[in-house]
Formats: sequence, C-alpha cells, structure tokens
Amino acid sequence: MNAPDAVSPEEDSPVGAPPALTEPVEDYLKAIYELESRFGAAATSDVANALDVAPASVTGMVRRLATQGYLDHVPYRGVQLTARGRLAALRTIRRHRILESYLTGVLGYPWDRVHDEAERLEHAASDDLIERMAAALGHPTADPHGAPIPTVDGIVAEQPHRTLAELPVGETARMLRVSDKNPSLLRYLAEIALQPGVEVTMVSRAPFDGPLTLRIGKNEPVVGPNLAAQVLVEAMPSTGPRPADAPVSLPPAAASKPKSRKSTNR
Amino acid sequence: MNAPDAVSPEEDSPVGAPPALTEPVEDYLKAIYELESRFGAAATSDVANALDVAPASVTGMVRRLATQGYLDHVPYRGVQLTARGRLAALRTIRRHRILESYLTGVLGYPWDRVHDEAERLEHAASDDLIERMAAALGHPTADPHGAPIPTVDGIVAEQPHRTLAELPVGETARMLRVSDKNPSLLRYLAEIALQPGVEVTMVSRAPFDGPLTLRIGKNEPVVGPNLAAQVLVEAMPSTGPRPADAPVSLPPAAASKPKSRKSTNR
DNA sequence: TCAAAAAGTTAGCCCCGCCTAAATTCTCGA
DNA sequence: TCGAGAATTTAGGCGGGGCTAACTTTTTGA
Repeated sequence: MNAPDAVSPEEDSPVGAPPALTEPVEDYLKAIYELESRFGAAATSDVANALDVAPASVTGMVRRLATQGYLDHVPYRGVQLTARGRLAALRTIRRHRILESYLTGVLGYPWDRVHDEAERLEHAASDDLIERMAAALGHPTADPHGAPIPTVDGIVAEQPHRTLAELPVGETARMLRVSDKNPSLLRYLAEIALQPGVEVTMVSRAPFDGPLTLRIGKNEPVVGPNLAAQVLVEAMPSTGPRPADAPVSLPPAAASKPKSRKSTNR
Repeated sequence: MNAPDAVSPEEDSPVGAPPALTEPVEDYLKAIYELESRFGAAATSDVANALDVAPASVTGMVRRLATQGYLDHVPYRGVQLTARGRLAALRTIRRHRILESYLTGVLGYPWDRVHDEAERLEHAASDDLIERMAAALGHPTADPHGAPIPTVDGIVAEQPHRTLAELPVGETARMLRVSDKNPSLLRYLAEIALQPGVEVTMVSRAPFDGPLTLRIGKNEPVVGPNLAAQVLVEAMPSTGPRPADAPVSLPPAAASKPKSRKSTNR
C-alpha cells in the first residue's frame, strides 16, 4: 500500500514523545536559553563562547535548529527560542539541576564538583530516573547553588534578586544563588560559609570599588567586589515583607533533606 | 619552542588517564568482550547483530579499533581483544553493573528495567560517581542479575556454573545468574521468585524436552526448557564443598545492603 | 560621516558512524 | 572436489557536528 496523501507519514509518535535530541543540540538549546534570560537575546559569538566552539559552527547549528522549529534566526541579528525550543531547554535544565541536587544531597559530592558530572548525565538519564531522584530528595525546588528547578512542564520560579555587591552597608540579606560553573569560586564560598539560605550582612565597603567586609554568622570575611557581584541575594531585606506574588523556591540549605551535608568543600 | 624528537608529542597525559573512548567504541568493545567470553571469538556478524548495525559498519569500526591497538583483526577470520581492549571493555562492564546495582538497590528500579538505563549512563558517569555508588552499596561483587562486577583493574570473578536445564531431578542448586537483557523473562522470574541466591530444586522433568517442575520455596512453578537454559545455577550442589580457589561473588540477594529491596517487579 | 573593527555568515573541508550494493573469500554439502 | 550460499570486506555515500579561511554586514569611534 502506498502512502495516502493526507496524513503525514512521519516516523515519530503523534504527540507527547519528544523527538530525542542529540547531546550537542541539547547543549545549544540550554546555552541559548541561558543567554536569552541573561541578556534578552543570544548572540552567535556568545553561544560559541559558552559552548567553546567556533562561531561558524554556531551559525550552522542555528540554521538547522531554526528549520526544525526550535528557534527563530534573523541573520546577522540574533537568535530566539521558540516555545518548543524553550521547553526543550528547560527539560535539560531541570535534569541538570535535579542531578546536581542528587549528587550533593545523596552521594556526598561537594558543590563545586557537581556541574561537570551533571553536564554529562543530563543527556543520558531517563525521565524516570530523574523523577526518582527528585522524589528521593523530596522534590526540591532549587539546586545546591540556589538555581530554581523548572517543573516538568517548564515553569521556572525565578526569584527577584540583586547582587551581593549592591547590598547597602548595614543591611542583611539572605544569599540566594551563585553560578555552578566556577569551582574555585564555589570552594571559596564554601570556606566562608556563604551558601544559599545563609544570612549575610554588609558591614563595610571600602571606597573606589575596594573590598567589602561581610558578616556571615560569627565571621567577617573580606571579599572583592568581583566576587560579590557574582553572588545573588534576596531583593528585599529579610525583615521586609516577602513579595507574595513570586512563588518561593526554598534554597536547598532549607529544602534538601536533613541528610548529612557535611563537608561541602573537599 | 619546537618539539624535541624523542618525546612523542601526543596530546594525552603520559600514563593512567584512558583516552576517553566514544560511546560507540565502548559499545563495540563491550560487545566483543562478551562474544569472546561466550564463544571464544567474535564474528563480524555477531557483533553486527549485538549492536544492531550492518556488518559492513562493524568491519569499518573494527579496522579503526585495530589500528588503535584495542584489538587484533585477521580479515575474514575474526577479531580478538588486546589486553588494552579487554581492560577498556571491563571498565565499561564494571560501570554498567554498578549502575544496575545502584538503580535497583537505592532507587528502587525493578530488575527488568535497569539494563537500558545503565546502558546509557555507563558512558556518561565519571569514575568518581561510579565508585561513590559502589561505596554506597557496600562494594557489591555482583549485579542484581548475578553477574560479577569486575574490579577497577579489570579482574572478574567468574563462577563455575551450569544451566538450570542441566540440573538433575532431585538436586537442589543456588540460582546464580541470568542475562539482564530480556525484560519479560526477568519479570517472569521475579514472579516465580527465581532470583540470584535463591535455592531451586528440580522436582521433575517431562520427557522429550518437556516442561520442568521446580521447587522454589513453597512453590512449584513449571517452566519450559528454554527458560531453564537461560538461568545459571551453581556448578556444585549447595551441599557439596565450595571450591576454595574461585573467589566467591556474593549474589546481590545476600550482598546488597539490607536496603528496602521491596517489589523487585513492578 | 565614514572607514576600520567586530560580528556573523558562507565556502569548503574533515572525521565519526552508519548505510547499501557490489565484490571477495570461506565453508560445506552433494 | 567444486560450486552455491554464507560471511566478510570494499566502494561509495550520507548526515551530524566541528574547523579554518574568506567574505559580508553591522557597529563604532575618530
């Protein structure tokens, strides 16, 4: 029997099953998503930089992804995810963050070493495995670095925030989040006990972009403005009323199981 | 400075770090290892069959792996792993089996569903992760299907065995092992409680290759000779003296943590 | 305003895995 | 022993993902 002309005789299931993206494709979508949410758009060179490939390679991949409906591409202008692309990206990000949570929460990984491992596992783990891990952790809403974990259907609870560098002298805020991509930064933060959920006070600020003195618990570490700019804290002082509209993602210091959590640095 | 002529200016570290095999390469080596230990040699068509690729593809890959020193290839004759290839294969197999053990032992996977998951994860998990999982399980020596887990330096404790089909009427033996690759078989075995470590008695045997009646605990399931041929049991009746030379791999029913283990089938 | 620099794209190429079709070699039974 | 059929290899291709070099477009600052 020959194919009828009405029904598209494509090979994949009608609806629901995602078409099984390749590893590089997942990486591109994830990187573009992150650039987009950071800068509003993703430039070719930024994507190239993020993925450590040549700009020409990005152009090629972007064209392919555009024809497949994952993104819109205006030549020389930039790239933007479609709803489809965004969902795919968020799926990968969910996997990544749940994996990071599991590795620290259950397997005792230090928080500076989970990124690379999750980066590889996120492409290999089945949905079933990811959900089992999430369940084992009590369905955490943020990863060990404070990044919110998207839901299965791609909803992310982004918290309003400012950087620690912006915290006025005398004010106290709760540490919210830090990038998972800089191991040595993470090791240092662990050393001064600056982790998501912890309260930090701006004690003083040296002039001309000089070092900042913080109070964290009983200690008063002095940090550079560079570092402080990478640490996100709550938008409002913790004494103020919490904004009721934004869904609250518990930072993992509070959200993760009372499991060991000893020695986050090695 | 230009390269001196004595030292090979290759890119990888001098010794110790394996050169990072691709996923297909790991699959080929593993498949060839398994065929070799089952039949003494690996035929092109068997490899093609095991990996579900065309025979011509196997020839191509085999040539490449031979030039890289993972195996010896005599055209039209067959293929054999070198020490290097065997070690690489065993590394993958170790990962696979530890993953299977972890998935059932910690994450509650039924034993018929771990194979596919492990098949993907084995290429992505770091050595560190694998060893953490092994440690969490108390360093098991066999996977949930009874297959021995190679050590880090590639030593496998193969147990002497016979198939359940060969067990004489009236004799009892301990179930040792079954392939992890046939989910429906595994589900059935779980149903009749025939799992590694369990004692099984051959009650009777119908003539002309007819069905076999077993005793497992209080039950007397009747199974076909086909099924029985796929189940490995101890070589010696459990009443005889255990051979002292062969290192004993505890089957996971005894070896794995007293962790839940509830509901191995789903 | 306008030219140089920066950013992006095209052209052309490579390697890895895989495929089919067409040889070639091996094996086995008549 | 010899020829058909089975197994294997070669030839020729393909797509994915990556690269460099050369070209175009955009941006920028003098």
